Amino acid sequence: MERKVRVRFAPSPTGALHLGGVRTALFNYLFARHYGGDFLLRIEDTDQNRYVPGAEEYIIESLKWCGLTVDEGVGTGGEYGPYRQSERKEIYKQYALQLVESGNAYYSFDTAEELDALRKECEGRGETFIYNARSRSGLKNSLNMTPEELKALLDNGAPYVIRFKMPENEVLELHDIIRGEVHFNSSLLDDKVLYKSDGMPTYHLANIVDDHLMKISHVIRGEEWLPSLPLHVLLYRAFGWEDTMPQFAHLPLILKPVGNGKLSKRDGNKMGFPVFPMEFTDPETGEKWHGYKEDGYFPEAFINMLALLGWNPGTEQEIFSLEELSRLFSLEHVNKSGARFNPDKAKWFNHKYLIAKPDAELATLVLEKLNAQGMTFERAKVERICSLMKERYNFVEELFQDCMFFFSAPQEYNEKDSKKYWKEDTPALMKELLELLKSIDDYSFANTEKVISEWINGKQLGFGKVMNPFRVAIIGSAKGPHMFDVIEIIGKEETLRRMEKALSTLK
RNA sequence: GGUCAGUUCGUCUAGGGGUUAGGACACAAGAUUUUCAUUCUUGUAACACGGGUUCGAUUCCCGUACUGACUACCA
Repeated sequence: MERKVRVRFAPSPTGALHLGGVRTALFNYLFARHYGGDFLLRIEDTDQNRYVPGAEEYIIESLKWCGLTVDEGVGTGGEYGPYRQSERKEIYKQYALQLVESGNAYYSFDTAEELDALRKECEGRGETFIYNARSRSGLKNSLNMTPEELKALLDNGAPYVIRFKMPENEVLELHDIIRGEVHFNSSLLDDKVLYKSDGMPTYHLANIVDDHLMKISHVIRGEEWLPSLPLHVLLYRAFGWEDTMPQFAHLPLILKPVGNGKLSKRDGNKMGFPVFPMEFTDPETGEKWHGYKEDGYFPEAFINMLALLGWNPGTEQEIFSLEELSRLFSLEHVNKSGARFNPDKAKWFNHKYLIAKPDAELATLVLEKLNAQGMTFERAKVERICSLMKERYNFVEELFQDCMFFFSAPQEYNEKDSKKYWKEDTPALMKELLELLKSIDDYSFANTEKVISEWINGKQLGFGKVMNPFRVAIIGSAKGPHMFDVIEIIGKEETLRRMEKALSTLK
């Protein structure tokens, strides 16, 4: 009997959502869409110390920008709410107590300092301290107390945590969709804290309780969670929820472009590429981080790039819409190994999407930028410029900057280019060309090409001899599209004006 | 240190007991071009190592090395 697919993205609001987080969200989203299931957003804000104001809004905005529509959860609502763990506090307490009653958990009164000291001591002897069957009999917990002692402590309001009672020497054979069978021995695991002394659950408890209550069918999360898989499975067992336990899939990590380790938010500002979908300012430090959005990436390109980081369609196709990805996505094609992030390829994806954009759409973006500078230009011509120029660029901003010469006459002439192409005999030649240009009325590409070509051929000159200085005069440098295109777009009046200016400026 | 994962061109990856080990990014060269780009063509470049199993292993098994994650009253 197949269950309805329900997956969740469950970030903790401790800052901006980084690349890895967005990819986890994306894979969950694609999985849900592929099977016609639900994609939930749950906010795991059980750590009050690490809570960053604005982070939750940032997460919601980012998912929205990426086009990952949330079906249920924070910001959307749904029948399994609330979806913010801090608002579910009471629920967790009840379940923690249930585990104590069933003998799967116990009260522990050891302070963090005492345990730290114990850890240090063991380390000194070259051993590892584990709070489990081997050591718990010597520690301050309810397993070593009479019911009266426990009650007294609790009544006095002594701070306590609730720990999971890890079974001894049990080999767990667990299944991960991506990795296959994974084995663990429970004796090496410790009695994890489930319920903290501040009255909040830890991730482990809240996660299992919520996934169960929210009827999650598949848990798709980062590889860093693989070590806690046995604990989680044991929790399902302790609660008696094994029958409806979700299936697990642990995603490979995203690694730094160079050097060792997983990608961190530090890498972005250091190496000049964003690690966050959108700009983020740390409210505490005021530190500002670049975002893909503000850096000029299209969300479709960003998502496409992310999808291929750790997943492949099994074919050689590389460009996919979100719909195609949803159709094609499967966990079977997710890699096991970590993927080094490649900023160059991210740009290439944007380039592909830029080229594929309709000229009308690009023109709108260019016009916006132009208007922002208090300038304007004929829309049809901007569209023409876009179609002429877009193949050269990765970003709209680059295109815009490079096309400024269409919108306004050059303020200066590139020194290298004018030196190279503006020779002694050039002014005379350009004056002649100017006269010719004055005599032409039809500035269409076809016509200017015909008239000017005839003139050049008649003079027995190479095209470059004329076109290069002409280009420098009109554009200010030796780059750009065909000159016949340029003068058609800027028109006769502007062409003549720029020629005259060049003739009077350039020596 | 311990536990658990992972390892195919520089990078992302396809593949999988017999292949000229395929593609993409990057890089290089050539062609086209009025410039700069684009485009096109071509090229350089990989199965971590050692043992098995097998007629045959990059592919399966075992070790080693390396890399990573985890090892908190953080998620």
